[in-house]
Amino acid sequence: MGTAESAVGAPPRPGLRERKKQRTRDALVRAALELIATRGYEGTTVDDIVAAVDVSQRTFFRYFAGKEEVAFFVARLAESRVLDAVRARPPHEAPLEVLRRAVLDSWDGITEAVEQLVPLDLHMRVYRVIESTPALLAAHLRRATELEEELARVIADREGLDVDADPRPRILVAAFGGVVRVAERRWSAGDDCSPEAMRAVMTACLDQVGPALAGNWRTGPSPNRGTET
Amino acid sequence: MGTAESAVGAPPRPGLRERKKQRTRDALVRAALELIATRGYEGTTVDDIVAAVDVSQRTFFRYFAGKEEVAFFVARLAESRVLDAVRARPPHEAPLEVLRRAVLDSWDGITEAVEQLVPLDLHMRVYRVIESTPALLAAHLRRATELEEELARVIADREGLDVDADPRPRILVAAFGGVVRVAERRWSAGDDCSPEAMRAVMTACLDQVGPALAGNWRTGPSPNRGTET
DNA sequence: TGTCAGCTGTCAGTCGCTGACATTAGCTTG
DNA sequence: CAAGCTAATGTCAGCGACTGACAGCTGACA
Repeated sequence: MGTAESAVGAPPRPGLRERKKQRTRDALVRAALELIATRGYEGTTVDDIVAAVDVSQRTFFRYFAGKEEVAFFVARLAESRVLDAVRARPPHEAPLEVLRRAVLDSWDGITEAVEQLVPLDLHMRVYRVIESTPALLAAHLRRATELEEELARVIADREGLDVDADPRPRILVAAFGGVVRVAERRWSAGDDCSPEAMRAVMTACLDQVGPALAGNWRTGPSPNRGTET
Repeated sequence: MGTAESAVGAPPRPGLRERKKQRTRDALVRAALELIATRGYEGTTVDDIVAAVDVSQRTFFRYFAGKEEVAFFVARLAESRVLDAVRARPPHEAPLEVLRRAVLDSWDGITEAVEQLVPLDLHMRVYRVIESTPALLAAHLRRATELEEELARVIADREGLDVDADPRPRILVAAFGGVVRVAERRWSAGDDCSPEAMRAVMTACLDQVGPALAGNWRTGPSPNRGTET
C-alpha cells in the first residue's frame, strides 16, 4: 500500500484498458440511442451504429448480445434501482405499499442516474420508439416479467412465504406490474415527457388499483370522469 | 341454384384452390409444431419446416409473417374465443366477474377447437417451449398485451366509459392479465398438463386476486398454506 | 523490456426475411 | 372445351442480424 491506486477508502481507479472499454461502450450506447431516436429501430442497422463510433461490427456484438440490448441499456439501470429500493423498505410495511413506495421514492434517483449517462430527452424519445416498435415492446415486456419474478421473490421473503407454494406474491406483483405498464403507456402517449408528469401519472394509476378492482364501477362516485382531453 | 355448391342453408364449399391453401397451411403448422416441440425453437430452421411439407421457403413466408407466427397459430384461436366470450356476457355483471367467467366458461370450447387442429399433447409441449424460449416468450407477452388492449375497450364500452380518459378499465384488465399469466406459468411448470388441471389452477389464482391485494397477508387466515409440494 | 493475456478487426458462413420475376395451376367466360 | 385471367408457387438474388475462427495489436505485469 501507499501507491495511489491501492489507497483504501477511494474506489481504485480502473486501468487504461478498463477505461477504454467503458468509453467504447458508452459511445456505442449514445450513438445507438441517437440513431434509434431519429431513424427508428428498424431503420437503424448495426453497421450504422458501429460506423458512427468507428469500431467493427464484431466489437458491437462483443459488448451487446444483440441490437435490442443496446436499446435497453438505460432502462436496466432503472430496474436494478427499483429492486434495491424494494429490498430497502422497512419490514412492517404491507406488500402493496412496499412496491408503491419503492417505485415512487426511487424515482428521482433514477432520473438523476439516467441523465448522467444520456440526455433525459434522448431517453424519452427512445422510450417512445420502444413502445411503438413491436420487436422492442416484446423484449421490454419480457424483461419486465423477469423483474417481476425477482420482485415476487423479495416480497415472498419479506412475508416468510414460499413463492412456489403461495401464488399471492406473484399475483400481487403481476397486478402491480400491469398497472405500472398502463402508467408507462399513458405517459409515453401524452405530450408532457417530464419526470414530474410521469410521477403524477404513476401516482394516479396506483391510486386507482383499489377502485378498479371494486365490484361495480357504476355505483359510487366515478373519479377522473372527463377530467382529461 | 340447385347445384350442390350453391345450395342455401349449408356453408358453400370453398373451391379447390381454397382447400389446397388450407391443407398447406395446416401441414405447415403441424410440421412446425412437431419440430419445435422436439428440437426446440432455435433448433428448428424454416428450411426444416418447409422440407417436411415439401414447399419452398418463400411459400412459408407467404402464409406466416415470420417463424414466430406459426408457433402462435393455435394460441390465437384461444384468444379470439375469450374475446368473443367477454362480448357475450350479460351487461349487468361486474367487470372483474365478466373476465373471470369469460375465461372459465370458454375453456372447454377452446380445448375442443384446439384438438381439432393439432393433438392437445403437442400443443402442451409447444406451450412449454414458448415459456422457456426468450424470443417466443417475448412475442407471447406482446400478443397478450394487445389482447388486453382490446379487452379494455370492450369493458370500457360495457360500462360506458372512455378508455383513454378513465384508467380503470386498462388497470383492471392489466391486473387480470397478470394473474392469468401467473396461472399459465404455474401450469406449464407443473406435471399435470390436462385442461382440467389448468382450469383448477386458473380458478385458484383468480380466487386469490382479492386476498393478494389486501393490505396485510400476515393478519387473517392464510389460504393455501402448505397445500402444495 | 519482453512476455502474456485480453481486446479488436477481418473473413466466412448461417439463418431469418424480402422483392422481383418467371412458372404453374385453378377459375371463368365465350 | 379452349382461351385468358388471376392467384399461388418456385427460383434467385440480396440484406441484415448474428457467430465462430483466426490473426494482429495493445495494455498489463514481472
